[in-house]
Amino acid sequence: MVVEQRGKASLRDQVTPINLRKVELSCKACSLTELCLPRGLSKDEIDDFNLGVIRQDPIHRGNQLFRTGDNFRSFYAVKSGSLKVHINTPDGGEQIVGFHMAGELLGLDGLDNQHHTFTASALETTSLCELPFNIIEDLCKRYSTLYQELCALMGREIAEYQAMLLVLGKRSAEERIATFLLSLSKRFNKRGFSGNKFNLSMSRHDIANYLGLAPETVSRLLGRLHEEDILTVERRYVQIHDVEKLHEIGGNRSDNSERAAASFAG
Amino acid sequence: MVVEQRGKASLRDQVTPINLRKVELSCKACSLTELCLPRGLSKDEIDDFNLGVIRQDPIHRGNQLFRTGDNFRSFYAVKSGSLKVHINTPDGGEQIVGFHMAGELLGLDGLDNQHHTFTASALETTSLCELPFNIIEDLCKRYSTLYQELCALMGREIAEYQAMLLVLGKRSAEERIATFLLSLSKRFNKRGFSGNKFNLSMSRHDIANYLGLAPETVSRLLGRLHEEDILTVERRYVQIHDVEKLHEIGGNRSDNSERAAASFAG
DNA sequence: CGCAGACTTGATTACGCTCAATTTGGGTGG
DNA sequence: CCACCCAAATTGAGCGTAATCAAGTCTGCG
Repeated sequence: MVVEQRGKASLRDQVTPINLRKVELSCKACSLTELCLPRGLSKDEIDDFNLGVIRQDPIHRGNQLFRTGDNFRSFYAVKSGSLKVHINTPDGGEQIVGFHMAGELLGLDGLDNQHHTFTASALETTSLCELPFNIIEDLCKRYSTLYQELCALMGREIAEYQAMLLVLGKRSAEERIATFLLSLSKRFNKRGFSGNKFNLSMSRHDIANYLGLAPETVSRLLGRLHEEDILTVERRYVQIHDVEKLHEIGGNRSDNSERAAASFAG
Repeated sequence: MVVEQRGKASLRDQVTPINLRKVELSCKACSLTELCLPRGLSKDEIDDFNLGVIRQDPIHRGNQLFRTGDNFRSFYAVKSGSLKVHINTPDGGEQIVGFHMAGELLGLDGLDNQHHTFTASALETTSLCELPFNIIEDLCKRYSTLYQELCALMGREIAEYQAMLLVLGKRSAEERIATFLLSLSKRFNKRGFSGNKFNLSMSRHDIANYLGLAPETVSRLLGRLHEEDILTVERRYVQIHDVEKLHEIGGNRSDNSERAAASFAG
């Protein structure tokens, strides 16, 4: 068996107690307000929201924020860094169901039965805000904007998973890679970073796992995209040169089940 | 729950306006109360809830409940029958992202941006309750039980999609079919029907589309399971003989290091 | 009775996995 | 500073699963 997860990883995977020491930084001052949950609240309302937020010291690569089965207490907003969300199987394997970058919320998977379905592990040094659910719940009753925002957020999460279903169900390996890179690019863009040049915080192994491919395939296809001058990959550093072509490759090709050829008639 | 389908598909696929004539049936009298949104409400609260529900005449096979881009107004609870939720691509193709059976809610995909991401089409004659979102929203403020139920529902939907990601990302064709059948079986069971004998309301084509396979593969694998006496398939009628073995095939195999556990849905 | 659509079955092809051998780069210690 | 080690990534060869292409069968219905 393979299990290269072992080794150093087994040490990193240990849970470290989260340090709850407050860091001096208010929601109002946070650069991610526009992306985060309090989006749409008035200044006073944000102050109110702010009181409920627990700010944590950064967690380091491999540390776990919560694990499958943990009691669900809080959402978490990523301030910086990134995490992967996954299931660990008893035998040491894992299945990654998503990555969360700065400005993104996680922990919604606990809403179902008050326990987390998944495990969240930091891919790099990562800062988070903890948003206790009981507080969010209270605030929702007072501020319907917040309630709507939360609903929208869940709706968006659902829509994203459904989109991913599409990718995994119908797309070729090359299309998956392209779609994945475009998704990252878009997300980096959204929070003010370059969408054309960025570092992948996850390994090829993680990408492959997430996309339902073998790591070798990921490597090969990245190589091919590089050869075709669509992008440049140097280890974790990616530069996208031809977004258009990448879009074409990963893009919204009609599915193959209906053999209907795309009509030119508008 | 038999409802054989017949008629001409080309005619059936047309959209018919939904008839909103109220049918005399209260939530309290409904056999699905225990599965539906008002679950957990007191009798009086259910009465209150009941007032907001719009009951519709059944819709027929191929009719669409809502379409991609439609304004989001309501959730829908399936009273009987079933629907598929899918995206239509411009050229006539489609991607199915889920099936909804009696006792299940749909329409959550509209929460994101007040428009439906997906189209919902009846697979057979199907009765529904419409739950206008603004009314649900109001009720949520008054009855925190309902609010929690709604959150749990969304959480469950998210968890289900994530589970499906797993299936599509990592499972072989045979594992997908087995998992699919088991999921149906479980859902039939949950609402009091036999989980061992049931009719598929969807075509092989739909199953294939949903599972990311070719229709031929679905057919072949069902045939194989039949040969191996694990089940009997006669067109749409399925009898499962050996649930255990089916579980083995689709389920949590531990002999393969990277295979992840698929069904954890409680 | 014959047609249409859904389904099944068979033959062939190809995409991506597996196995295996290197290469690269980061980290560590001499 | 270099040698060494280990993990991550790349590259190559061969294979297997499921898609594709192509008949052929079954069923309901006009």
